[in-house]
Amino acid sequence: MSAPAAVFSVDVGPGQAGRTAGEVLREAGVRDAAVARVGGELRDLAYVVADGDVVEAVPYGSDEGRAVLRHSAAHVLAQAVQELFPGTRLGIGPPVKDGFYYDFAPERPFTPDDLGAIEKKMSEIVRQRQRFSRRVVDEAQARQELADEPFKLELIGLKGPADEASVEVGGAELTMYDNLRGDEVAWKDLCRGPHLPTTRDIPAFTLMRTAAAYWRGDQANPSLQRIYGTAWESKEAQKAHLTMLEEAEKRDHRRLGAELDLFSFPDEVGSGLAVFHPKGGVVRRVMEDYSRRKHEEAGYSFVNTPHITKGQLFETSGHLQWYADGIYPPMQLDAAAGGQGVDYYLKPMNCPMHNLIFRARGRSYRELPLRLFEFGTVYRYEKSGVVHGMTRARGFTQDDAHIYCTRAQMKDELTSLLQFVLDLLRDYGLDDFYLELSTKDSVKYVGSDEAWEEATRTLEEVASASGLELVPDPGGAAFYGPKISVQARDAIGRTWQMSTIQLDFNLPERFALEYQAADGTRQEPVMIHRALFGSIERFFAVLLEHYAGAFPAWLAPVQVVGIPITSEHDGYLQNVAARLREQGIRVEVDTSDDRMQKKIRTAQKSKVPFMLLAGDDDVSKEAVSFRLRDGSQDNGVPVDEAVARIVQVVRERR
RNA sequence: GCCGGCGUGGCGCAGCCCGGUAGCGCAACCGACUUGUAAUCGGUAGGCCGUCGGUUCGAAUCCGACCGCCGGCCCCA
Repeated sequence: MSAPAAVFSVDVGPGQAGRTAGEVLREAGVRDAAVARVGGELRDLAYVVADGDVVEAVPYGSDEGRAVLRHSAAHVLAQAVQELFPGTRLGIGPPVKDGFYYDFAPERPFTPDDLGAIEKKMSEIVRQRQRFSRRVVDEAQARQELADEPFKLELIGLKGPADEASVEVGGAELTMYDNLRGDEVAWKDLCRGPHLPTTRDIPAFTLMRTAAAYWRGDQANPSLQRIYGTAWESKEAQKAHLTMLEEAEKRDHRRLGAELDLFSFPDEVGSGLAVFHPKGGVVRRVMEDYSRRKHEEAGYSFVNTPHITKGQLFETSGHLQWYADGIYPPMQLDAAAGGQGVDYYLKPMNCPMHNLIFRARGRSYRELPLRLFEFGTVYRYEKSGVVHGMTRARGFTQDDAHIYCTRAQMKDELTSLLQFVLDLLRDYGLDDFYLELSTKDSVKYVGSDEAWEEATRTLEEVASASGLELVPDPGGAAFYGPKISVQARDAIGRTWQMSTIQLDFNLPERFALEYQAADGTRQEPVMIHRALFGSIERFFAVLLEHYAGAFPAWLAPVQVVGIPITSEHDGYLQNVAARLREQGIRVEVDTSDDRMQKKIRTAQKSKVPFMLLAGDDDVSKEAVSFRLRDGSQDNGVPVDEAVARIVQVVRERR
């Protein structure tokens, strides 16, 4: 993200000891330093250096520099809030990705209007050029100074490895930062630092939004009011960030879904439950068709399973014990006759059903690896506050497969699987990936250590062999096995978790899965869960945002729109359209009463890849004129050639 | 689930603070126009103001509950 020009480092020589890090850097000609690194530690520029120290500049635009300036901005925020709303208690205020926040316990929640007033007050504080001044205190002193700040007192008590408190009390000693307006202490906060020299040194900041957050992230704790802001090393950098956010908003799949008439979430159906309109339906079908074809080629067997099941199945799998919260409440059947009745559940996962297919008869080592694939629709009772368009729905369809293989086959299977996954994602237009390897939690796990070790090592080898960046996620595995997940970056640099490849040491045992080996013994198969899209809905949303609605021609709901110059040319274009339709192209001719210019605008807004225009000039030459989405034109193209050109682009999935 | 914001024709919004017969743009429909690369003109129709309840002579407007959406938090098997 950041690109510091160069790292300046200065050796402190005789005669320089006793000066500040800032002075040393300035004398060396360094201008861009938010803070300094001295002996490996980040320090205020006011830090007094010693003979032999090496002082390194930390530029504003570096990740560390940004974190410092954002943290300083958070202090200014807290100061502004306490000036405007005396009696507001402080939580914590760390820098985060792209900004900062500060948590408060105000006497009443903040309103959007408050945000403007707070921002104005912050600007005042910035203009006053208040100095951030560090001071070491002992615990008794800190407790006395913070007697009115119960949350801060709690942090002093923690002062250990508590992560979320690290910006306040992370160091070996307790420190306070005073904001000095001249000699007067305008405000102070318990803080590890470091900070910019003065409030005036914050180059650009703005407040974003308010939100609620639990104290120390725990639902059992009081709820605080959080204010989010962003701050950058320059006005330009901030502007670029805000522009990116606007762009993200424009390509929000919920917005594009409505604008392009792809899908909707009718209130009458329920929260988190999408319906696909004809245009969205086409895109979805094409996505599925291609995936099916690739799965066929890769040796998958296609299965189908019901949406509901008796509870017994999820007793066996364990889902009812562990994940009851995520399952829709049961429908009780057959209770009227006075019997106990039977509970039926909507399935939250497909794997138990697939296990039943595996177990339906004796299995031989000769049929392994057995790969069972299904576009399986599942329902999960997501909490009302987390439902989010198509990326977090309550009903969705997974491109789900379960692979049963021997331990000896595991490595080859995982290797080809990862390749399969990446190739397929690339076919849909995503090409910037990294992998995440989630490994065993130290306490929550089933299966033998030896099995975990072998599986983890295998996953790691397979992942490394792919040549992609591999990010470790220690302790991130589900209790039943380690996994690799594929993260993809989209067109505007956001990352999405796409595919997961997960080993399972739990279900084969719970379902007593076995196959007969060559030596006649019965063995437990290795089970691999894998989904490439994750869910079709979510993948749809990711692609929609990635392409900002302008799907490549092979996926576009309408691939070609014919635009007659006058209504006299309708018939001519209908004939051209018929020829395209014969080739399987999705084409429409706009024969509405609108003028040609308006039709172009309409087609442009619906992001159709090809517009074909025809007027007298084209008709006389047996030709059409192209207009593409980027506004470029290619006029007078013979109809035969135009058809061939479009067909080729679609066939090549461009 | 928690905190805050919001809910007005298909979509985007105004009206709400200061109760008194619901308005604009786009889309739709009808008509005229027949025009070479992002909005032709004119007309028509469409809303029990999310739902239920309360206050009031009278509620889109004030109050409450519920449903839904948005932003975060927690969660994401």
